[in-house]
Amino acid sequence: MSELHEPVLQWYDDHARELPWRGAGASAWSVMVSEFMLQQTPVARVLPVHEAWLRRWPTPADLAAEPTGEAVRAWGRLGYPRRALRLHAAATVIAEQHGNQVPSAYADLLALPGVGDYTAAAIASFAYGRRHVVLDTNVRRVFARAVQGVEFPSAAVTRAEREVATGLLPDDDATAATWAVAVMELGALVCTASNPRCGDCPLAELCAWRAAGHPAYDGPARKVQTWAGTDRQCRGRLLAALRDSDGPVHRSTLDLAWADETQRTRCLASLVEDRLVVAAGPDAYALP
DNA sequence: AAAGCGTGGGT
DNA sequence: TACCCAAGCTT
Repeated sequence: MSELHEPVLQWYDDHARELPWRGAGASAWSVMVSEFMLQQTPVARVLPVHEAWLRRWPTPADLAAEPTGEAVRAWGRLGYPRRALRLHAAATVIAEQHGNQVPSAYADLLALPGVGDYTAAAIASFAYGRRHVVLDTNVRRVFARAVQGVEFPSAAVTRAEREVATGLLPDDDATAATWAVAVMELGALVCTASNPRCGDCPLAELCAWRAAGHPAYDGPARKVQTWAGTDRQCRGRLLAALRDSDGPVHRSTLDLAWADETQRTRCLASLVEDRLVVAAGPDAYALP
């Protein structure tokens, strides 16, 4: 046992949020849906959509039985709507190849559309209590500070970083699974990217970054996504117009959603290419 | 391996 | 007001 374990586990016991995808009553499917939705989207915005999703589609097969466009529509404004298609595709694989049960093995999870290293480890750990290194942005930041003594982790996961996380993983499955969610929660609530609440941190006395006097980040500039005028914004506008309509949308309506014709045409084509939109006649488009 | 992919709340 | 940034994945 590392000396970091007890303070973090105790803190989690006292401060963990009650979330619908946590706890004994949550199905593995509920956990999986939450993990897809939480990929780059904050908890507060996921909560209502997750609830509606689980009520409408209680199992993977229920979702798989519907057109992909229904998933895109129900995804609402969570952002990155390709995740809705991937969740639908993953549900289809689970329904057809896994007996409608979310797999528990990391390798089976990793093979699903939209599931990468983090999500596979998270589902195996949170839904099934398996022992896995769960490395998300929160965990990486906590370890960067507490262990490595720097404010932020590197852009990409390093070998050393993974070794630190592996070395800190408790030996038994149940404790490892609690540890994983506890470190994540600590990063989400206390060891935040900006304005960390070190006064409330159970690791304050053990934190290398704090011991070093909170040195400022001196690595390469972290990339900031531009937004205004990008294809992402244009695609978002076009897809919103389709979501907001019950049926096919005429080209003239999409023209109103984005003024620049060249960009609008390019983005519409890319949405079709991505299978987020389908042509519905010569001058109309719809959700698939 | 770096860029592309949405959205909205917080500061 | 402009950033910053949030449980990543894919190509």
